[in-house]
Amino acid sequence: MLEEDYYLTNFRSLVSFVGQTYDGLLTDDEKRWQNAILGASEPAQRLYVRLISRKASIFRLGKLRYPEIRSIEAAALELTDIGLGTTDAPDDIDVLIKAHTKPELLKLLSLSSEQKLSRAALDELLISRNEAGDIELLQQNSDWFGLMGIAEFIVFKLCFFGNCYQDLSEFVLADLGVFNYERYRIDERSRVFQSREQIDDHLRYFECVATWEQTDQSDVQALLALNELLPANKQHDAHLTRRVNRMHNTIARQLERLDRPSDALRLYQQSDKPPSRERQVRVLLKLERAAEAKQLCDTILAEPYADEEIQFVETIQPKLYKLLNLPSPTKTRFRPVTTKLTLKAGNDRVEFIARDFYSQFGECFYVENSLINGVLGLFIWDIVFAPVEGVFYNPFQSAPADFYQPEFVHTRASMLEERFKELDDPLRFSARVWERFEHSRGISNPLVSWHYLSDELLSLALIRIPVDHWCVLFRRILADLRNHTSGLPDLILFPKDGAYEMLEIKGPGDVVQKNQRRWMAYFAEHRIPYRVVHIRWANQTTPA
DNA sequence: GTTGGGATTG
DNA sequence: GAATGTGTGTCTCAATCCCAACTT
DNA sequence: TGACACACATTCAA
Ligand SMILES: [Mn+2]
Repeated sequence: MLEEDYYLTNFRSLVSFVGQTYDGLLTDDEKRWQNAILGASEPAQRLYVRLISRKASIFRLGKLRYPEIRSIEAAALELTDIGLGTTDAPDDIDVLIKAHTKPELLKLLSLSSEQKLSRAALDELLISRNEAGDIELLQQNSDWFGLMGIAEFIVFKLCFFGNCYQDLSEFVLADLGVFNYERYRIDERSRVFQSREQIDDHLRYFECVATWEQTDQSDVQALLALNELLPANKQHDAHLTRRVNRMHNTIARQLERLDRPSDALRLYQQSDKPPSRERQVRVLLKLERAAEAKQLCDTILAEPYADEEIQFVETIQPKLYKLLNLPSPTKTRFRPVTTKLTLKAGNDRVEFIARDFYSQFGECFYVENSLINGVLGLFIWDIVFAPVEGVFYNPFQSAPADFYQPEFVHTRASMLEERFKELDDPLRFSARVWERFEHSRGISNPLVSWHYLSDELLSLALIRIPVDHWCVLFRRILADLRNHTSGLPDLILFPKDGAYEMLEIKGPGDVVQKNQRRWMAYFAEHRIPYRVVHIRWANQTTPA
């Protein structure tokens, strides 16, 4: 159970923290906003926090029900006085419509023949007929309250969380014990943002996301214009760079679909996030600029940003060399070990049916990425949450800020090196994993999905998988945390007579994915037992 | 009435 | 049968309320 | 609120 004023306490704590920590980076508007809301009476603050946590921003006062606020009208008036709201009725027909229910609209606007229209069709009709009378009737039907200062609060949230998807509910869920975050040390001086420019670039990016969602996906000029709006100076901020580059790639991909290869190529060149260079090669081939495509492929091989890029070059090379009339380098394509299996169809998904089948040979678990990632997470838990400077800003992080950056491993290299020595001793390794499993159960960790880890699974895995296998598996994951934490096989089987085997189940029509293939090549290289199992359904008429 | 998808709440 | 592109469901925190749409 | 894995359609070359 929470305190009665939990939401007010959380809001004040977030705002005060940001006000202190970011004193030099806030605009005058933002400081005014902070002073206004923190200086307001308690009922006014309550109403403001209640409403700013909701999805809408304009409300009909009569529909609000907050028993703990004695007079909602008085609170609304106070907020209006201090510039945090308005009691003016909205002019936007769309807002007016959405604030009413369908029966209300039919009654207020005296519509009867429209009753059989769907809600969406009714909205459409009212917007398109654009009658001043409609607007007036809806405006006069209620007392209104429009929230102001939303943009300022967004900045405060952004500074506190470092992102746009966490909000005040984090406080509640953490207090309720729904979310469990590790109690890492937060460096009081460390801030998400170092400069105002950095904050503004982030805000600009989020505006671009909003614009993107409203942009006509066939409007070439609009897409190009949007691309120009994206922040350009982003070297200082790896998270923003990733997001912006992803957006460059997305827009460029859309330009490809609109048959604008040259434009797409230019946009891809602004990004180095895969699959930017892959797309560039494909576009160059489409433009019949094979020589340049070859050059880019060579660049990729000389300095790949991810395994995915190497794999792409290997698949495209035959076509490329043929176009250029070069002697094709003979590549033997990796073939994963594959078997076929016929099973009786059931209602469950194919992975579960296969798991149940293999259970006759021993213990079989549906684990996908969670087992290997999870054991690594348990093994290096304290290193992940080690107090490295500037990576923990607030109590609601499941990972340090640099977790998916290549520097993560470098920054903690000596700790990891030391920890990996424990893999020389299976008992030492196993003890550390078990200890963390018991000690930190339920706490958020970027590598650990607690839901999939059981005592039975863990004990079999730690007994059956030898330490040198764990070691090579871990090393590949750590080589690229963003890309190598996925693609592991569906099932793991621990046969009755010992050892283990990873099984990738493929239903009819499913094929091995690229990242799965890369893991399998690595398995083969390191003699780690795995198999692809293609399932066919036993002979029976399949319903149409 | 019932159902199902949201938004809201703690 | 590859290779490629694109669409979909699944995680969801859980209980409750509101609203739209469907069933008798 | 994405990231993943899978499903399904289309195209192309052997
Ligand atoms: Mn599978």
